[in-house]
Amino acid sequence: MQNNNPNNTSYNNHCCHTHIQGHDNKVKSQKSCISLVPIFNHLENHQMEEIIKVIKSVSYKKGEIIYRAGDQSDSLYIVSSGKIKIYRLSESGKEQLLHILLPGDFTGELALFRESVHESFAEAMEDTSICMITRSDLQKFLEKYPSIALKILSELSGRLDAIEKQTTSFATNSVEKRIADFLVECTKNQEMEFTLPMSQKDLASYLGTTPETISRKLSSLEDEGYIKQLPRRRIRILDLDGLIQNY
Amino acid sequence: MQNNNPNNTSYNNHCCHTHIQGHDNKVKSQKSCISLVPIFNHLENHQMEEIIKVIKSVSYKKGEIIYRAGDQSDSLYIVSSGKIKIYRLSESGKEQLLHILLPGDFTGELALFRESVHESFAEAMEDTSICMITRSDLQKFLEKYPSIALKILSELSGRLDAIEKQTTSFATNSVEKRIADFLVECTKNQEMEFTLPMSQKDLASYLGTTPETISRKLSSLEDEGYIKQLPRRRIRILDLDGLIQNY
DNA sequence: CGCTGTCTTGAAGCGTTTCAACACAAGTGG
DNA sequence: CCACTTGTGTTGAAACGCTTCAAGACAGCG
Repeated sequence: MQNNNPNNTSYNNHCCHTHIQGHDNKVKSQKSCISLVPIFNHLENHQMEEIIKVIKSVSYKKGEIIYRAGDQSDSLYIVSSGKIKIYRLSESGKEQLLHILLPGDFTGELALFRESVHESFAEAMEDTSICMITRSDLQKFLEKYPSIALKILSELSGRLDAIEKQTTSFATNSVEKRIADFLVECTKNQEMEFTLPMSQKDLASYLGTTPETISRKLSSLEDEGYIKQLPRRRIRILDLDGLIQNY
Repeated sequence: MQNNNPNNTSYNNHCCHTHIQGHDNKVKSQKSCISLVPIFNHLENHQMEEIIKVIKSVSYKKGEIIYRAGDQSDSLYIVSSGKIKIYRLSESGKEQLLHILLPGDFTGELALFRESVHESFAEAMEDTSICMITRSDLQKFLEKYPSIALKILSELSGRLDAIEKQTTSFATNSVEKRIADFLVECTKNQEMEFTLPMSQKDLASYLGTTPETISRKLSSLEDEGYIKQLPRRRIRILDLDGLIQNY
């Protein structure tokens, strides 16, 4: 229960992360995968070993689909290295980006704990390797080590909070405000200068607008002196307080 | 794990429920409160008894606030009878209705499993009684009966799914489509004629629009022959397939 | 180097909001 | 029980924010 440390089991902030995973990607063992995720890394070494025995490691190339809405599933997926985008399609066929998973994040919980089919799509944004643990294996460990269940509960409540916040933002804020919020969010773990974590096209999909509007709003924020756009998707925040207050 | 029955641990559909809770509200014991909720009602009788010993029952009058954003919390709240609305305020002060809890639903999980303060508001929409179980008591039971954790995991994943769907709807659909979807959803458990589960003002807040727009769109749906508006917030669906297909 | 996808910019159009005024219903107190 | 008050729903007209379409500039990748 406890655990009020937001870093502990939280989703990585999708925004503007430093690419921790380095050139030693291929060196990474399955062990690192388990020790990486907050839901398992509090366990004793021998307990982790036990889990490592049953996990399966799979690699995906950039652009490959890991699962689709409607796919049967019985595994939890943990990102070991790389970057995965999770999105939904509305009935009209429009894509909406829900989140970007970074190393240590997991997905597949819906299929695990409720339905047996996915409701969303998962696609590798770059070459990515993931660890999989099957439903029945996970269930064994949940019963054996109830602390894992508590970690997952904490993680899911956190996601619930995050997405409720996002829904409220969609329902009550202008596109301009949502973009400003996103930029402010990007400065949370980082410096005042950072690389946008995704293309403007994806950002548009994430914020529920169009690439044209993203481009225009970024330009107008630049005109007003709040930010400076640099090459290679880099952005420098010039007036953070102004950004926060005026939008 | 198992449990693919969507009815089992799902949020009550907010929409258009029959008021099951009758004139015998006051007769309801704390026992009914526990046996009512999917997260506990699979337990043996003697296990439920154990839980009943530690729960606290509280009543609220219509309009009373059960908790506010920022409030400290260490309890899980289970609705025993009545109706509670959960909403958030955006920074700009706009209210967004997130869901309506009916008997058997619970809330407070965020404060329980993660932060210690609420991010949303809970307000009694009518005279309501709830059962509370404290964090430390709940934790004991989670360890003693891991199946409870699995039920809660299932419930939370289901909510995650529902709210992701809602977010996608905000991001990709017109207001008209969202209203049409809502009406279609209302017919899921009910007849083709039902009472709107909330005022148009609240519905507007729930769907991220204004009361004026709700009123106009309902009128235009009526003009086009899809629905008929009746007194006392009742609606009759005349052409369900049309509603589904044309929006 | 050239191709393909991403970003930019303009102009027109549309859906939704906003404000205001009024009708109507529900709840309260004399 | 009616009059009064308060809140909810309706309707119109104007304004606004965002999308759409189209065309061109630019960057990244094979």
